[in-house]
Amino acid sequence: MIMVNMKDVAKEAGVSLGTVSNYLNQKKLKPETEKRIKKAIKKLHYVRNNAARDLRKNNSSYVVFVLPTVWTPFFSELTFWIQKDLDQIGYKTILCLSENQYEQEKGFVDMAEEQRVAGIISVSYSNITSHVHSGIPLVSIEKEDTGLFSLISSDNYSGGELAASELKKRGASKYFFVGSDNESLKAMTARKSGFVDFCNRNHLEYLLYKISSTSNEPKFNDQLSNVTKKLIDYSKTCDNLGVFAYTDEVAFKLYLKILDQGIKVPDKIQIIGFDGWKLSKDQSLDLSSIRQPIKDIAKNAVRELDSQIKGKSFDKTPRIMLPVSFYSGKTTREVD
Amino acid sequence: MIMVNMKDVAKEAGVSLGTVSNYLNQKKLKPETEKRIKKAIKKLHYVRNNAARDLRKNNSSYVVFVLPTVWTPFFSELTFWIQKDLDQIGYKTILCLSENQYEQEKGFVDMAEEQRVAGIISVSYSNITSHVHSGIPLVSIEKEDTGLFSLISSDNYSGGELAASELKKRGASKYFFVGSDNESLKAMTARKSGFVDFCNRNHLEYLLYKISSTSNEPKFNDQLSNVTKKLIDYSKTCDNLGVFAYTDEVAFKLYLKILDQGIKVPDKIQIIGFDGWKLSKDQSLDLSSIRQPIKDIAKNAVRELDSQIKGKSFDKTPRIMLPVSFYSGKTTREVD
DNA sequence: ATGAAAGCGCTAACAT
DNA sequence: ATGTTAGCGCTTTCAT
Repeated sequence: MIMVNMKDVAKEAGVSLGTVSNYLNQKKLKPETEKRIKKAIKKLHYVRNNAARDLRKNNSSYVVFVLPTVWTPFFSELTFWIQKDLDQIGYKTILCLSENQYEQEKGFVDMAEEQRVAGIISVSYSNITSHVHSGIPLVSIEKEDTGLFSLISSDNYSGGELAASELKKRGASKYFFVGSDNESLKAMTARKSGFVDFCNRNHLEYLLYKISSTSNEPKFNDQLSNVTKKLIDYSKTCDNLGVFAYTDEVAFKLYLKILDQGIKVPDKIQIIGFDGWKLSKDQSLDLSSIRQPIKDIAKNAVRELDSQIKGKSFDKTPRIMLPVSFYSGKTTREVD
Repeated sequence: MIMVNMKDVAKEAGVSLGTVSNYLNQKKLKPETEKRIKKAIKKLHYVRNNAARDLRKNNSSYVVFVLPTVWTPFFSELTFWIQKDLDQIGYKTILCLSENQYEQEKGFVDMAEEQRVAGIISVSYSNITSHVHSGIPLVSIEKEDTGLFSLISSDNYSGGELAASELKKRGASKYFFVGSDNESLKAMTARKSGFVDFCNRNHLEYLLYKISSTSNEPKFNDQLSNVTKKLIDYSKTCDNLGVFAYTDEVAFKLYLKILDQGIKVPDKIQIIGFDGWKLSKDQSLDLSSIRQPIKDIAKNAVRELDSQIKGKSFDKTPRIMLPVSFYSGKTTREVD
């Protein structure tokens, strides 16, 4: 497959190489020559080689986006917006799925450096980012705060408070937190803390149910069945339980299990999840949930990266924390 | 940000540029020089510029992946596997989300040509692919068959048959198809035809319920409520209805609506969807469904593209149709 | 085994 | 307004 280049076009149009370049870069030239070049380009089906162009100009319009997976409602929405926002300002998205493997993440970062990409956006729970030596602009999303890079996250702590508060508004008589005991994820711990602190401040009775991480399915499933059983027991003696699950995944599974036992939701038990999962752009799960501002997270990450690339970022390592909101679905009651 | 290049390394190591190149390309050289180069690289933090390398070698390791969105269980799973499979054999995935906009798709294809990418994988319902002149290798997934490019799809017709057959196995007494009346999507029509043909062949009584496309949410929702009402009416006079929804999205919504009305699933009504949606790698929706072999679709698309790139594809425009399978979730009964 | 030099397709500075 | 040329960072042929 032989590729036609600027030289071919120049020859065909009977002008010099530089003139063709000027034409392609919107420089003013004599209408006559312009016409000839245009014709030559069409005749030869010339397409400019951007790889060569970028090399010469020493820039790149690629951005590497590293995240654990895209196969989850949260990550697929995030990826959707990141791609949209990057595309809007002329960047191409290189999708890199790490499955939380350090070696993979490292591989992607190395690749980013070899390709001389314009920047990196990363959602990582290891601190792979410290592996970047080359000074490539980097923005981190919802990661542990190392203080070394820009960081965009949502306000998990307030989300926990908000969940408790919304349950209180709806007259919950007893409060339950269901979440993992994995202390390594600060974001998850913050959700719990917010919930617990609100309960304490307002003298609300609460219980904490620990479950293991969702990836270990059989164990997770057993524990969830257990929690369901306990909740149903409680629901016999006291009406209107308020449950806060630390992710929508847990909330959703819990919801189905409770329904399965013939218990009415939200009549007997109200459930609030965390994330605001939507199956697609216009299809929500109808679960009541603390919604993360995913669209805003993406917008901020991209804007921040772009300023770094353009070198117009005043603060090199800003921390941006975005507010969450309550989505009222059908697993909570109407508020009076 | 000044970048160190091979010349710098050569100078530092006291060897020539070409020798450094040889070293980086695993050519054999004197252990002594090798050591010096290694040291220089480490000292200067040299990272090879792959963009330049690709230019010189006139190749590229980028693959453009064009699809409507990633924000849907089906597409997010597909994207997951495509990225994995491409990565495995050394390609980088450029993610391009078109939202079914022709202009967007065209833009991405133009970009692909300008960047001189190695190939394109596309899920498109327009025939944008005819826009590719440059001879870039292209593989199409689940698209209308133009006969011009490689095509990977799953066997929608057999899926329709399979749905009816599984309902029959489970003793359904009356059969219902719920799906869009959009005739432009061949894949969707095939699902219906398979279902209908099986019913006819086996003298099963069936009804077709048409609903509008899911993106028009209010209308879609009304129509679905309507269907639900009719189904529930039927369920009063006859037990064990068998419903085949042409996508999991519809099946799922229907399921929740029916549950909401206090009707037991699968006791009174059995539901089978299409797609085999999973919320994440290890989290299914537990909906009975005709599962598309998404992982295989990805594997085949990538393998096919790779052979085209490497020029070892015998058949330039193969059609590969992959078999679907039945996933038994909790919206159908146990089979006796 | 290593060095010197040409050239991938382009841009940009300089010359005309 | 257009042509000429150097060079982005690399690979590769051809000498040595």
